[in-house]
Amino acid sequence: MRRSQLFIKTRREAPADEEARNAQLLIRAGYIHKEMAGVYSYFTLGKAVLENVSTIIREEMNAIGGNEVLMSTLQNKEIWEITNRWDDKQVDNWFKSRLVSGAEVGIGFTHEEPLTNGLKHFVSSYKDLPVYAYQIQTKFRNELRAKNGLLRGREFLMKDLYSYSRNEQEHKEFYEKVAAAYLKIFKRLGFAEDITYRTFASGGVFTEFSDEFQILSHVGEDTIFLDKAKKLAINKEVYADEILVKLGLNKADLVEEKAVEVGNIFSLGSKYSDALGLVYVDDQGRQKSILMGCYGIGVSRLMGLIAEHFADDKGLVWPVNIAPFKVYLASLGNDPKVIEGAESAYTSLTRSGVGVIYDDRALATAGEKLVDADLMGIPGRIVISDKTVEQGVVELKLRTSDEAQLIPNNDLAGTLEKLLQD
RNA sequence: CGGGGUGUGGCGCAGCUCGGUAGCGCGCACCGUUCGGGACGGUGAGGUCGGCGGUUCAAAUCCGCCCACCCCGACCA
Repeated sequence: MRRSQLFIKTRREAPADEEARNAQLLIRAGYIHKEMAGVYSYFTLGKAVLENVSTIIREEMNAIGGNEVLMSTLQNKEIWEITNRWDDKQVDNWFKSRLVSGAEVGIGFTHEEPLTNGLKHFVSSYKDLPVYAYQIQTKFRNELRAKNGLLRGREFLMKDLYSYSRNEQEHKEFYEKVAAAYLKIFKRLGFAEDITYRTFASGGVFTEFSDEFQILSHVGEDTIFLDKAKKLAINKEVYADEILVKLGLNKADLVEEKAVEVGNIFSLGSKYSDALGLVYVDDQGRQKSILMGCYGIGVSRLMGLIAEHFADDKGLVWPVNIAPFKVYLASLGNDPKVIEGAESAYTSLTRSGVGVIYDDRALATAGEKLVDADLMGIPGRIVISDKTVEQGVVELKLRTSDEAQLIPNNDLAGTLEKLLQD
C-alpha cells in the first residue's frame, strides 16, 4: 500500500485521555481511534493487525476440528430467560435495547444460549456429536469501568469456542486439545513460552477449577502465583493452603506476578444444554445429556498486550507475523532516480507477495518517514536514497536492530524474507 | 458505585487564585529555502473556552446542577 493513500496521520504527542501505553502508541501511530471509554475503532493498520491475530487463532481452531460460525449480536430474550441469564440481577453487564414494538433485545456478551438453541436443529443422535463451533466476533459487556486501553473495553473482539461432547472423557480430551492449541497460539503470537502460564482459577458452578491462560506483564490486572519449574500457576482469587495441597503445589516454589488473562477455558457440564433441551440419543436408544465447554480468547486484548509488550521508546514493535506490513519502504528526497528506484522496489516486493507500505509522500522529510517507520513498528525498513541508488543497493534495517545493511537490488524479496525469519 | 483529577481550534497545553470581549506549540493552507532521524523563515485560516442555569455593567475566570474522560478502589460468570 502507498502511504499517500493511507488516510491516517501519525501524531507526535500522546492523547491526554489515555494513560495506557498500548492505547497511547496505537493512537499515535494511527492504528485505532477512541470513540468513548472502552470503545475503540480500528483503522487500516489496526484492522490488519486484528486480522493477523485472528488468522493465527483461526488456523489453530480449525486444526482441532472447529467450525467457524458468526452468531448474531442481537439476542432473543426468551432463550436467555430459560437459562436464567436475562435478569440483570443474574448478569449485571448486559447491554439491552428495545425493538420499535417495545420488545426487549439483548446485545450479546457471550453465546452459549443461542448456539445451543440453534444446534437443536442438527443434533439429535450420538452420530451428530461431538460438535465444536467457534467464532471471532465483537462482544459487548457493560463493564463498571473500562481501563487499560485495549485490555478492558466495553466492546471488544473475542474468539469464543463451544464444545458439545457425548461424555466426560470426550469432553476432557477436547478440553486438553484446546489448552494445547491455546499455548501454540500464544507462542505463534510472539510470546515467549516462559511468560505464558496455564493458571488455575475459579471454576464456577460446574467444576472446581477453570483454566486461565495468563501472560506475565506489569500491566496485568490479575495476580497469579506461579511455579516456574512445573509451568503451572494459580490465580490469587483461589489461592489458599488447602488448594495448593490439592494441586500439588509447594508454597515455597511459588512466585507472585502480575499477568494479563488472554484466554480462559471452562467446563460447563450440561447446564445450558439440558435447560435448552439439547440432548442426544445414544446407540442404545437412551436419551443423554450433552456436556459443554466454552473457550475464550480476547483478540483485541491480545493486540493491546502485544503492542504493550514489545514496544520500545521509539514506538510499536510488531512481531513479523502480526505486523500490518512486513516492510516499510521509504524513498528519501525527490531525486527522480530515487523515486524510480523506490517505485521499482515497491513493484517487485508487491509482486513477490511481500506486504509493503511504501512511503511515497513527496512532501514528507526523511526524518518524518524514518520516525513513522519506527512508530508504526513495521518489522523491516528499506530506504532508497541517492547513496543507495548510486551503489545499486537498498538499505535494510530491522525494527529490532540498530544496524542497517546494504543488500543488492536483485532478489530483494528473497533476502528480506530470509532476514525477517530470524 | 465510592474517592481523587481533568475538560479552552484537529492534537498537546497556558490563561482561571486577583472577572474586562482568548494565547502558545504541533498540525493545516500559501510562498521561499531545505531534504538520512518528526527542517527553517514568512504569511494565513481555524475556537468563543464540555452543557445548562445563575450572579454581575461585564464570566474561560465566581456559584449551582448535569455530562464526558482519566486514575485508585469495588467489580470483572
